[in-house]
Amino acid sequence: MTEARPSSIREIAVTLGVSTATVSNALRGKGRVSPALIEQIRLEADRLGYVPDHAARALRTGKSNTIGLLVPNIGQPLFPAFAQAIERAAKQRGLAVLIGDSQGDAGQQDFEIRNMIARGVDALIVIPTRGTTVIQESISVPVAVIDSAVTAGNVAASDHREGGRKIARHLLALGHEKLLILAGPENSLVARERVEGMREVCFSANVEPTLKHSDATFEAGNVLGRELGLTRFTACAAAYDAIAIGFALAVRERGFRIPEDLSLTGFDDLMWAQIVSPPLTTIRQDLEAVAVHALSFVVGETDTSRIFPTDLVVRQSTARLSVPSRGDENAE
Amino acid sequence: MTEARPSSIREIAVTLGVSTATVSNALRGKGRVSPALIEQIRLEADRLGYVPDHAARALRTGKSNTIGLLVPNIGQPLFPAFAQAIERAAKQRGLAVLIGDSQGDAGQQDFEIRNMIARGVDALIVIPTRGTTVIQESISVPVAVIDSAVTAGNVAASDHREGGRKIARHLLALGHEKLLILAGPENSLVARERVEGMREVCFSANVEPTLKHSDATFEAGNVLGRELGLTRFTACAAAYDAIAIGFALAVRERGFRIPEDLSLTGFDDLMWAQIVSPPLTTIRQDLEAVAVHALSFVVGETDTSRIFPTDLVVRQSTARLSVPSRGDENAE
DNA sequence: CTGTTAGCGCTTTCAC
DNA sequence: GTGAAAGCGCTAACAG
Repeated sequence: MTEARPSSIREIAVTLGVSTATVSNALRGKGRVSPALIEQIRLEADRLGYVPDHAARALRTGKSNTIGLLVPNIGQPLFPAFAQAIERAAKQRGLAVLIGDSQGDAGQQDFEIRNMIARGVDALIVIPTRGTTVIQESISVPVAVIDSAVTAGNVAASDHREGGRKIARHLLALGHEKLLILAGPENSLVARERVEGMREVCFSANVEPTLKHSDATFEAGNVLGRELGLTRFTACAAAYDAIAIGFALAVRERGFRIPEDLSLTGFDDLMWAQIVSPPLTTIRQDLEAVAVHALSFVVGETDTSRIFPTDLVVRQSTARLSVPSRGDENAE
Repeated sequence: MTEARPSSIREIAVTLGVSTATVSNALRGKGRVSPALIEQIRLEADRLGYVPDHAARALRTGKSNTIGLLVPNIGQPLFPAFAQAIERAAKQRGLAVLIGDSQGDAGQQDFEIRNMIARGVDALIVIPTRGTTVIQESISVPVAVIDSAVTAGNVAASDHREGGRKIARHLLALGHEKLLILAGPENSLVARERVEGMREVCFSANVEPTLKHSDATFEAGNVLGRELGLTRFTACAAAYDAIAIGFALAVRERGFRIPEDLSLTGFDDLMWAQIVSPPLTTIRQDLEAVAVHALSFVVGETDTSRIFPTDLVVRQSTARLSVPSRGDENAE
């Protein structure tokens, strides 16, 4: 209601009797303008509540100071955390984030990429939907892919494989040799890396784990927990926290105790992992670091891709393999 | 590798020997251009891989076809679901979404609003951070506030109060009269509405519930579940699923059974509510409807604010009050 | 039906 | 140090 139309650089120029070029230069400390004039222009600018017109600047300079972020599904845990980290990093550089959700669909993903470019984003950060590839050669702006070390064109990722190794070593060190791996989706490179890491370690310890694939969801874990024969295993390693948590609930429902009867691990350290019962031993990614690096890459500060270490977070869902014994008053 | 610099409307005009105006008109079905020419221009446009320059169009028309979405904290459940719904609705209208996270901070929120406007968004949808107000008069673009019916300037919201009533009626109908309300943050209007709805119904049934305030988080619920004296209550209604879920885990750890010893309800129907054990009786909001209405409002299709009904989702966390073993028969 | 013309608000040579 | 002028690519009058 208050604003008529926003004031322009010209308005300032006219009221001060200078040229628009000078105003532009003064306001951005660019050209050689006398300190006194700069001050005067600054004052007048505030007085008028001047705000630079973004579209005009973008048209003239060819930069929009906006980046596109494409996630597979913002409704799924972890992606919001990623989005937040990226948004924070972007804000710090004065960049805004245009968000797109490919909704798990390769076609949507392509469409969004094109759309964002048409909208003039300066760069793109994409977390690819499972089983898709981002063909960077066909994209006219810098792209950072965040996925797994083996993904074509990956620029920033956690070391999922080493994370898998850490999990397996942890379980082995606790004496477990009858391992069930809830391996997640077969076509996910991230899941595959995690599982490969686990298996590597198992193999060199002469342990042969059993694999079960499923979606990377709570529900899928729950189904698995209800249906799987469990007596052959003493430990279970899930490729995703969501699977582990769904699994844990179902399994406890059946009367198995975690970790007494079955040790359980997740992967990602979702918010829920630490609060679920028992708190979940899992792998934590450094999302912030990944986000910052991806951004550094697309703004051209670096041209290397990086793989970031992960942390094993030991909580109460894993325990040393115990000789079968009695003794607990835990009614369930 | 392929793109040199994107081709412009002029390039098409020149190669075809027509004017840029005609090309512009043809491409957008705007003016009166002969079908034959339109076809020809279309073809040439594809051939050149023409993509309209967004900044130029925005500068010229004053519309960016972009809306800003401001959420309190995208890391918290429910907001991603909202964001997804809004993004979907926006995409359908050819609008892109610039996302901002106020990180629970009023200052950030103001900053983001200003920033988005400076970036030329056509409209703003804001889910205000707790305890803040959005002074719409000071904003030069249409704003839709999504919060609660009592929020100043609210445009679209779920009927939180009626949701609260539904919960209370459900619990009362099951015979519960010793009620604990986990009321959430004191300064949240949404929480307050939910709780008020519950209390209204209780009062008219001459039931006086006990209130406990806390953050709207899993952790806060967990703490409450560990610390509260519970024997005086037969049912507990939380103002948020997150609180309820955290509470449930802690309380079961103490040996209380849900729903046998204590009925429990949540609010929001997060993904986790249906998978947690036992699945949570809760209230589901129609996020899609809220999102669509907010968007309709900011694009000027409607000028009314709307409050949307919610659904009671009955699952296994609530049960009829079992006949007390100790003497307590206040027959009503 | 189609072309001409005039900018949107800004940055950027290039003169002075 | 400062100003004049030339557009960035597009759309919107208004002519023809």
